[in-house]
Formats: sequence, structure tokens, C-alpha cells
Amino acid sequence: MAVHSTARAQARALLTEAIITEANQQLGRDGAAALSLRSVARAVGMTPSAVYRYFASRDELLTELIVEAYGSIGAAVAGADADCPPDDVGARWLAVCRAVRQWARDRPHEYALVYGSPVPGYRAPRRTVVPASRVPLTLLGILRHAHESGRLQFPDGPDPALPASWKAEADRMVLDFMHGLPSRAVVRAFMAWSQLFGLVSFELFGHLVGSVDPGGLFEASVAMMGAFVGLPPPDAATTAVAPDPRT
Amino acid sequence: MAVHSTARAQARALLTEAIITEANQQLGRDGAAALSLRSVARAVGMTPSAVYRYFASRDELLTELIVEAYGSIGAAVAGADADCPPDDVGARWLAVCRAVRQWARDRPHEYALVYGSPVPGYRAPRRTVVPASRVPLTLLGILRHAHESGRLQFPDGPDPALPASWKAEADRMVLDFMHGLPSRAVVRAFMAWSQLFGLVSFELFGHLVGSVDPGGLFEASVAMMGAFVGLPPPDAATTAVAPDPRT
DNA sequence: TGTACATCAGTGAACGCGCGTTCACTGATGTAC
DNA sequence: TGTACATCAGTGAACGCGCGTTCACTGATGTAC
Repeated sequence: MAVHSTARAQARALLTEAIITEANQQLGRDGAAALSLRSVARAVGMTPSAVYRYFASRDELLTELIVEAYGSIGAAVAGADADCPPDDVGARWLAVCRAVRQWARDRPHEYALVYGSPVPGYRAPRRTVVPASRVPLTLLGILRHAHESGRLQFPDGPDPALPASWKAEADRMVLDFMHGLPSRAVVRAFMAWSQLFGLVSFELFGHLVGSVDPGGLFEASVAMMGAFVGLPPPDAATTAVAPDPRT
Repeated sequence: MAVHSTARAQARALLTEAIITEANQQLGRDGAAALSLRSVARAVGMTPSAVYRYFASRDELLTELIVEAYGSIGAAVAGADADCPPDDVGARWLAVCRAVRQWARDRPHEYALVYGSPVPGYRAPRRTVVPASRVPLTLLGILRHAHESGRLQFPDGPDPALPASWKAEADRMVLDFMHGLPSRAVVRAFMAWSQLFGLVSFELFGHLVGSVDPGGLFEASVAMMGAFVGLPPPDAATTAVAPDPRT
């Protein structure tokens, strides 16, 4: 019907954006637990009840923020990956990992929202699943490209035997969307993925305070985990040391 | 003065315990954000104001719970370690890692309290630092024992060059309490430590749902990270497959 | 182009809730002589 | 052993707060004839 985007519809789109933006800012300032419909309404200049024209509940607003956060880190990661020469798989891996850490440090509350403790009383709906998978799929994509172009090789001997349960899962995944990536690479990718986020979480959540320089540990980790998943080091030009912002 | 522990003092100790216990139970049921002085007081059968005779504020009670949680996981880990033959370093590593996961699955809210997003508006006092370091120190202790008894060896080539900043830190640590453990082992231990908790966090916080069997991935990870830090596999007797409780 | 009606964004008051913390107090437990 | 005083656990009322959500309503924007 009204395909010409009525004034009302435009205003609605604008305000929906404004609410999300404001909610995101409050999230960035005070964290997810402190986020309230009322304070967002205040900031946007509405009555609290008016917000219900846009979101059915606080949880729905939260879901929006979660989807946004996943989208944001997914875009950051995809951008970093795309900036590298496609065949320089070592550089791509490095760039993606650095992008994750950079994003996390830039937006600690958004990071905590999606990678920290689940918000109490909130259950993530299915809409969040796909955006959440972008980072691991990017990592696997690099491995897949490396494998297809013959650049993937593991330095040491065979992996320990995998439990049958896992083996079946990995095989299914490999068939589903990994196009022949060896299952040992898939296992190692999951390990590197969890190591990456584990380390970033430790840094952001204060578990490294007083023991170690997070930036140095991060760079060392990324390099070694890259080798661990079978990737070659980055080509010379891109090996240059990272900006390495100190904590 | 009154060294014979007056009745009043006994009652006080008892009630202090009761409050912490009840707070811990509420934490286990509803998570840290839902924990309130008033509800704890209700459950213990006091007026809210009476709790202030025992804890100066809600934050102080929270600190107590954090210290308790660290103490609890520290004890679980130390116990698992102590149950192994001291020289079977592979088995000790495996046991400690499994103990971490088991503890986390048994007490998800306590895990989230200490390893998840920081509680908003709460700053951890110094008292929490020592209890928090027990798990990593246990892991490092195993490596140190392995090194001292000549059981530590890395399968592959030299590690990538470490940033100078990190190198200095690692050297200091090595001198401080690692008694000559090679710095590459220290770096790798930090990586294994963050991988361990990263994976457990992913499992508990729902990031593996629908993609992979957490138990299988965990067992594979622990085995491979054990090798990664230079440890031999467990002796035959203890290699037996884990209880492996499914999610 | 003009009128009659439907849609829907936003208001403002109210609901019932639980929270952390303070304060003046009662009354039991402990201590000193 | 008994009395006088000090300590301190616990009460109950109150403070001021912000929250999510509902509801009957006004008035502007859109639509159909």
C-alpha cells in the first residue's frame, strides 16, 4: 500500500533509531543492568509509556542491543579481514584477532553484554544466533581458504584421539559448511576462538591486573594460536608490530 | 581480654555464617544482580537493618561472596591436584582443568560472579586478589614441578619473539616465584589458562549451544593444551576417559 | 478538493513493587567493682 | 555473689528512590469516498 513512506512512518523509523542509539549510549556508560526504559525515555524526551509504541518490553529493547552489538563486532571483524590480501591468511588471522580485542576495548559494556555473564532473567531469542556466529565463521573461513589453497599445515604430530561424540559433530559441521576442512583444524579453531575471547575477557574483566601486560600477552597468543591452527605467519609486509595500546 | 569466646561472640559468628550461607544460596538461585540485603535478611529472619550489624553495606557482603567463591574453586582445584601422584604431571593438569569445569557447572552463578562481567558499580577490593590467583598458581605449580623434574618439553620449534614489554614481565615473574621456569612456558601457561576459562565461559554462557558438544571439545582442548604447555600425557592408569557429563 | 472516519503516537496519572540505608529505641548480654 | 554500668544485637518505622507496565485519554496524521 503506502510504499511512498509516509511522514508518520519516517518519524517512527527515526525515533526507533533514536531510542536504540540512546539505549546503546546508556549501555556504554553504565552497563546492561543499569539500563532502564524510563531513563531512555527521559533522554529521548518521551514519557516512559510512549516507548511502548516502539518496543513491547525492556527485554525486546535489550535484544535489539544484543543484535546490534553482534552486528558491530561482526562488521569490525569482517572489515579487518577484508583489508588484507585474501591469500595472506596469516595476516588475516592476525587482523581479525586484533579487531576483536580492539572492538572489546572500545566498547567494554557491549562486550560484557554479549560475552559476559548472561543478563539475569533474560533469555536470548533465536534472532541473536546468526549475528553471534559471524566471528567464529570468519575465523573458520580463513582456515578454509588456507586449506583450499594448500597453506594449512600443522607443525607437530597427530592430535589426541577425539571423543566419538565430538568426532560426529565435527564431521557434520565439516560436511555442512566447511567443505572438507580437516576435523583437527575445526577442533583447533574452536580452541583458538575460545582462547581469543578468554584472554580478552580476562583483560577486560580485570583478571590480568597486576600480573602481566595484556597487550604483549595478546600479541604472543595470537601469533602462537595462529601457528597452532595450522596457519603460516603473515607475509613480511604485514608482520609489522601492532599499534599495541597499553592498558 | 575475653579469650574464652563469649556467648555473644559465638552467636555473632554463627549468624555471620548464616547470612553468608543464605546470600550464597540466593546467589546460586538468582544470580548476583538479584541479590539484596533485604531478601537475605528476610530469609535469615532479621529486619533489614539488623544485617548492618554484620556487614557495613551490600558491597561488603558481595565481597565476602566473591572471596568465598574464589576460595571454593581454589579448594576444588587444589584437591583435584592433590589427589594425583605428584610426578604424574599430565594427570594433574588434566585433573585441575576438569575440576575447574566441574566447579563451574556445579555453581554457575558463582562462576559468573567471579569470571563473568564485573558487577556494575562494584570495585573489587584488594582482599580478592590472593584468592583469585590460586587457580593460575596451581597450574603454574604443576609446570614448575614438571620442569624441575625434567618432564617439561615442547614438541615444536621456538616461539615467536615476545614483545620486550612482556619479556620483562615474564622474567620478573620467573624470578619472583617460578624458580627458573622458562619464560616460554610461562607465556604458554597464560594462554592455556585463558583458553580453559574461555571455553568454560563459552559453555556456561551459551555460546556453544547448537554448534558443538561442550564435553567433547573440552576433553580434546585440555589434552592438546596440556601438550601445548610442554607436559607429557597422563600416565596410563589415569588416562581413563572422564565422567564427561553431557550438557 | 473536501469531508468523515480510522489509525496511532504520545500524555499523564497511577499501580505496586523492592531496594539500600538511617535512626531512635528496647532489652538482653557482658564487665568491673 | 550482687549491683551498676557499658556494650551491642535487633526492632520498627521511615527516608527517598527508580523501576516496568497499564490504562483511559487527546490530538495529530493518514485514508477512502
